[in-house]
Amino acid sequence: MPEGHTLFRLAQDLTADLVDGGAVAVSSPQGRFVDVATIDGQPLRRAYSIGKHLFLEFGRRRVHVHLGLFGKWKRRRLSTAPRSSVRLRLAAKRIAWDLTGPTACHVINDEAYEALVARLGADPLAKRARPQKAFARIKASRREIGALLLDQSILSGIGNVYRAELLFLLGIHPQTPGCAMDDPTLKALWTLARKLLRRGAELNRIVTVSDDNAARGERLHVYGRRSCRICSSSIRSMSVAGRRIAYCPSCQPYQ
DNA sequence: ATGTCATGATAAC
DNA sequence: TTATCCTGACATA
Repeated sequence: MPEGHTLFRLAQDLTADLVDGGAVAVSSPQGRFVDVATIDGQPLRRAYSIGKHLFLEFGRRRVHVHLGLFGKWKRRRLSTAPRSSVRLRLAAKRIAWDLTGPTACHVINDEAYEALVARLGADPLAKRARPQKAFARIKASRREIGALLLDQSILSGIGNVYRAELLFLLGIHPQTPGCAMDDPTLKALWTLARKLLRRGAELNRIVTVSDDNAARGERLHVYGRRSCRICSSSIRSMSVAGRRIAYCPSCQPYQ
């Protein structure tokens, strides 16, 4: 689940349920969120995401959550007892949000927060994101575009599914070096990333096919597929930056 | 009951 | 590059 769209949507949903809703009851059934006492009973002032990071502001404290690969938030009725793996439960009124399996969940101080944000690249979901620096870094790099897209210090929020879908839709081979990308291509990449992640946040899932095809239950072009929906070639996969990426050898020729 | 895999990131080699 | 952390769903036995 968790690429940038997931965190953006989560921030919206947590805001709707908990911000301006008075005191939030904070607990850690699992016991591994150690800062319960400093947060419990305070109102949630703001919830927002940057890339794949989620930030929750309680008073002057800020909680940093990163879901990693397995992390999940689930919205429950307050009457539902949390399972023992719940790292963090936020509850107000009749609603509880349960967090399990995060890579990070802790109070973060201003200094660490600033350092973290400083090493995140432009987020396609941010209102006034300026991708110029990302473009410059991509153009200056000989690394593969498939690796650059996963580098959160260049662009933040794109994960393994979006990188595969973006490269497919733009007809770019995953191993194309960043320095081979021209400005129109990078602009198209950014525009498409914004569009797809925005749609992902709206639908709360990644959908890259047309509305018509989505209505038939389809969602993706290459990720997890066996044959290309455009040319029916066999989809291939390779490892780029340590993760598998699917691509169509015919729609995404090298060079 | 056990094994496998996953939309992530980092530390260590 | 590999190892490691984080969990749960699903397949296989």
